[in-house]
Amino acid sequence: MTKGDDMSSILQTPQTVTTANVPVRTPSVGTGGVAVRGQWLPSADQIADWSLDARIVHLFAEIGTPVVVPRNGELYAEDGQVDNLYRIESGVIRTCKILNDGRRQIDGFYMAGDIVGLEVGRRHQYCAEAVCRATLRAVRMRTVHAQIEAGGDLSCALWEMTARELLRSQQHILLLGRRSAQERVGCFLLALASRIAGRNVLETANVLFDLPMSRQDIADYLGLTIETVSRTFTQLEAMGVIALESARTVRLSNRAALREMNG
Amino acid sequence: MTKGDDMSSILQTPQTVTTANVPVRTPSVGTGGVAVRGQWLPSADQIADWSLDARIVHLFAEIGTPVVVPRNGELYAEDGQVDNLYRIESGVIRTCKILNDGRRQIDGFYMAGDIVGLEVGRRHQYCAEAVCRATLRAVRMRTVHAQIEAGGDLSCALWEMTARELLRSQQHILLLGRRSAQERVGCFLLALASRIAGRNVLETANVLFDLPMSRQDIADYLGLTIETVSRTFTQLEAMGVIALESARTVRLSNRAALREMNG
DNA sequence: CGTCGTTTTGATCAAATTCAAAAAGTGTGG
DNA sequence: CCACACTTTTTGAATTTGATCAAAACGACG
Repeated sequence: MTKGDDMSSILQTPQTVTTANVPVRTPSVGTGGVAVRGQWLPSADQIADWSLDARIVHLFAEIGTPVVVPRNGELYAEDGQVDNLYRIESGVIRTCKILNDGRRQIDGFYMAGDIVGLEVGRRHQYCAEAVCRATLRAVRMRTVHAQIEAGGDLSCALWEMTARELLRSQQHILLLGRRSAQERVGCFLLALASRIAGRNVLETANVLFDLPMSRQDIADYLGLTIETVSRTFTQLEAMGVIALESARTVRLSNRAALREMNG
Repeated sequence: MTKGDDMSSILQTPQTVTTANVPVRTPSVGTGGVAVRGQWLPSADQIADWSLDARIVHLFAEIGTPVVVPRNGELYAEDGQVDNLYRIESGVIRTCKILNDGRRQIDGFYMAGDIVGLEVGRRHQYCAEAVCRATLRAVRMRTVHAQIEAGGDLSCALWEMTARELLRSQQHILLLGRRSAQERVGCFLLALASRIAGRNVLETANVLFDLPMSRQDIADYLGLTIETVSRTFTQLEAMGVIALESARTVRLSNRAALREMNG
């Protein structure tokens, strides 16, 4: 692993509030429970600014209004007015663009603790939908902007969030531009596992986790077709790299092989 | 054109200093001449903050130290320390990632007036090289950070720059994930033309412009091979969409067709 | 148990890659 | 100015990867 690695940024890293890995989040997807501290340590390479994170988390907890989006429901539309910033409490959100002939490209999947809807322009550049029923908290953008004006260097935190999104996008570009179907699926599974199961799990025993999204969603994220994704799962299973307990339940049996795919 | 359009953001828009189209830049690539005002109007959809732009341009003009990078020379390496922010005065810079087996993905091309090297983390996530001899001005990141601390809401400008990069990346993801070779090349040419010749030219007569980069660079940007890029140029020429005065000189003969490719 | 949506598998097809070589450009030195 | 070496671009033929079309298997749910 020398170049082009850092799988973790392909999907959301454990937290997206700033470049520091934020220690406040719900324990697992779907519980919507109380935030738990200290699950990840900020890497030395990242700017740690806990007070800002705490402030953002606090902002949503205090003045955020609850929003519930049903499975496949739309949080906001492409070209829609940017008026809220959301923090996910449970469930999974996908952001995507759709070409006028129906081709769809999923930009990213967002999970509990992640912030979605952050954009600088006035209109959303992509739409956001729920992969599965999601609960969120919304804060008006004008409130956020007011906070910025009020001097607290919240803008710095927003910048870092945007920068993190940019890193993720750049990894995605490399994946889509230069990786084979097998590598794409491998990278995706490894990144998703570290997001769902926690980074620490990657060093321990075989990880077992559920895929919250359909094969179609995975295909549209990886720039493949649903059939190719399905076949690739089968191939990886035949190679002994993964084991499919069910279509939506994956065990990573050979993480070394997966990490190798990262090139 | 309803969704997934805005070709212009695939490559650099005329200016990347903020979301506003900045009116200060050199007249054309390679001259390194004096900046000219008022070439583009900021679109209504973008946040115009001229004073910030002006401040950034001024910063580079006043305290920036000149840097010259020869053709194919490296401005900075992937994983290299982030210590400077650069503004291009002439020439073209590419940013790219390289997989350990040599596969390369170009993230973007940057031209006169663009800012390169902006990253939030401590280490560069990609390398930057000169497509052709480039002259730049460098400002130390610590100076930039000092400016931020000093209260001027420069961080807001940096945020907007990062956000603009993010938009570009998202367009690139759609291109790599869901577009055919022909569409990729078409989108690329249209975007490059509007970047080089100016947005206004897109509404007027047939645009004629030079490609500063090789077929290999284009291939690595579009996630294709050099042969496919070459064949696609030939196809587009046969279709009457473009005309190749020489390998590096392109005329867009049918911009409607190109714009249609944008879906 | 039957229906509906999702996933898998099979057969065929097409787009893009690979390997190979020719053609066109560029620059250098005689 | 031409000859030569070298790089870039184009073209051709064969191959491969992933897409498409079609249908079967599977799972959830009323």
